[in-house]
Amino acid sequence: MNIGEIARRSGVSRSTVSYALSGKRSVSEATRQRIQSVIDELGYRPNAAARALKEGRTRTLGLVVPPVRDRLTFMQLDFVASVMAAADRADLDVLLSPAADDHDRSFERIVGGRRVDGVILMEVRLKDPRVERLRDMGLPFVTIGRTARPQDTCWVDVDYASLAERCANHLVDLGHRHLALVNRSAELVASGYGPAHRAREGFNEAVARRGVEGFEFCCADNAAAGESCVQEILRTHPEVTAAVTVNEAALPGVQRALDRAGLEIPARFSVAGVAARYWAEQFHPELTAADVPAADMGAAAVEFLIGRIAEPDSPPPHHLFTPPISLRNSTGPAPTPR
Amino acid sequence: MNIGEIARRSGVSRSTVSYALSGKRSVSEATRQRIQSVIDELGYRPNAAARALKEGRTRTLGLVVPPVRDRLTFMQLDFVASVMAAADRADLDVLLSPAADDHDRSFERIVGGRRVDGVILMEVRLKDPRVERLRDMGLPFVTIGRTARPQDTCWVDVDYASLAERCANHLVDLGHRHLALVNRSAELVASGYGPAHRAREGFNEAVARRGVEGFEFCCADNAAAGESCVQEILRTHPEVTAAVTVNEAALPGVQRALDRAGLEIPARFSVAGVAARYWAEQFHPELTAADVPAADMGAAAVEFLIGRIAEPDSPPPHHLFTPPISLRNSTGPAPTPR
DNA sequence: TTGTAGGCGTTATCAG
DNA sequence: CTGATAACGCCTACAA
Repeated sequence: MNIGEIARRSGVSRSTVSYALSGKRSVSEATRQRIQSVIDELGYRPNAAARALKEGRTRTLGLVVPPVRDRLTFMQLDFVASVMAAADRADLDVLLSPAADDHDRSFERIVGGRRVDGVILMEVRLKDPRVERLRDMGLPFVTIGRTARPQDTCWVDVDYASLAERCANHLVDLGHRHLALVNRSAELVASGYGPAHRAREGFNEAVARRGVEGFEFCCADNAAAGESCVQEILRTHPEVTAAVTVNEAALPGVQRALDRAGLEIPARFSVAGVAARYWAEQFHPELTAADVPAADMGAAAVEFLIGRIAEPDSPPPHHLFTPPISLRNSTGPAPTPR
Repeated sequence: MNIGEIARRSGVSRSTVSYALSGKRSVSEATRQRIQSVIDELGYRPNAAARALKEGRTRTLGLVVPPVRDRLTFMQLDFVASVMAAADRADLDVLLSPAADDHDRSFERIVGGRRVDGVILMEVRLKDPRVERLRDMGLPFVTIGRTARPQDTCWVDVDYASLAERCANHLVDLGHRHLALVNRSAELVASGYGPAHRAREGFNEAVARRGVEGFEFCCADNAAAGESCVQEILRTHPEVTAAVTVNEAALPGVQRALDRAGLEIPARFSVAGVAARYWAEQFHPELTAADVPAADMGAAAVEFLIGRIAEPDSPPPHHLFTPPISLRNSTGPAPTPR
């Protein structure tokens, strides 16, 4: 079923069918309706590949997600969902690529084969070969997170430095003098993952400025790691009475370790952090946390990307999200030593 | 950068470049290497749209996921991840569509525009308009879950009936005489969602055969609903000592409600069910459950789909997964009444 | 208001 | 072993 068939059955030329569909030149109401009824009857839809070839654009966005061996966090999942929703609103399709670097086959297929008009890159690292590749290709892209040189790329990000700092300040205000930071995994830190680095900076900044003690712990993105991380904190630094966490996937384990140690929250131990709202509400009592606005970020990323596809040479916009810290029930005054 | 440019710079014709790349006819080693070096230098990759137009296939699979307003469960997420991994292994791309019915724009774009060679349909309902549409279009597809007439479609599914039945039997064997079923949401049941219907059937079957009492409760897919569902069970049927659950997202709430009611697991209350392994291990104590093999299912679905794309007229294969119930620590002998 | 024709980048058939 | 050429289905400049 192609445009020629529709033209034949409507008794007009192919161009008339095309114009009737696109509205780019006027078509008499009579022929227009005749064409439309043939189209409806046969269920014709223009072939996407032919259209892409002719127009030089695919009406498709690439979404590069972290490789699948690690489960996506809820935050990432919310982000994917909101990108899909925003793309759908703009009548754009989303092609998924699980790629950690620019040599991954799916990345190569999508970028090299020009299967997409633009790319959203999740979990970008401070120095990221995928960014170089996209720039070389001249393919519009938006990163989630900043590279080390953010001034000339288009990005959206969460201000982990300021959020970690504010969480730490909040705990110090409550009288805590010995804080732990539950950061992301050591591998992520080593690979130059921005949020982990910036969370560390913000935490250290607050700790130094307020003159209290702070200890950083890296923790893999799962409950079991969260549990052993907290156990290690309690063992090596029993004086710690509060933790800042930027590792939402570890939260159930953090909870379990504190429960098992008999440390009531917040009476004996306070926790504050950055997390998807889901995890914050899953915590018990609910977690005082900056709720990462993944849905807004996804929508913003798509909007930015559409803008860059339209005007590749315009200055790249970016937006740093600094969501408010929602005061819930997991933080309280430091326990008085007995 | 196109094949003509490569041909020009290599001093050969476009067809020779094409054949050098595909290997579909022999090319002398000398010219082959010359071509390859030009390709490497310029970073040429065939344009996917042109190739799709010419070959009549897109090398892309469509993955229709449940609409994004409801968060994907871990089971669904595992499934998506495994589909992506399997597709990547076969050098196929994955186009995502969040579509609940056949009129959703993204479904229409993907299916109508022939953007994919085949479709994997998640969360299929007993009567599903998307299935009709795909059949009408003659587009190969695999469903996750069965329709009411499964004999002539290709599918993979979990045998919820048998698993619910076996969970119930296990609990009866332990001496429980009053069981509850924590099913999926009432809306899902009303919309003809197969797993919910079949879980009900299996549960009822076991209860009837064993001569014990069983009560079914519908429960939305989230922790809060799980909590109030268990509260309702305890309030309306205090004689219930055990539950079968097929609602993994409700598990944290089930746990919390039992904790708050002071019902120790498994001493005072037993729980068994079907869940992604993640949730089973998240439960405390770990949940006796059939671990849904989402990863295997995703791989099987992709394999089936590739087969159907290759031979659309072959009899449609299907596979019913019946994973073993892993005995963990959430089930025990019925408490003796006091 | 409508029709004709060329070309987007590939692959594959037919000649040589 | 290689080259010219037609087609895939669509859009649009040009012509009527």
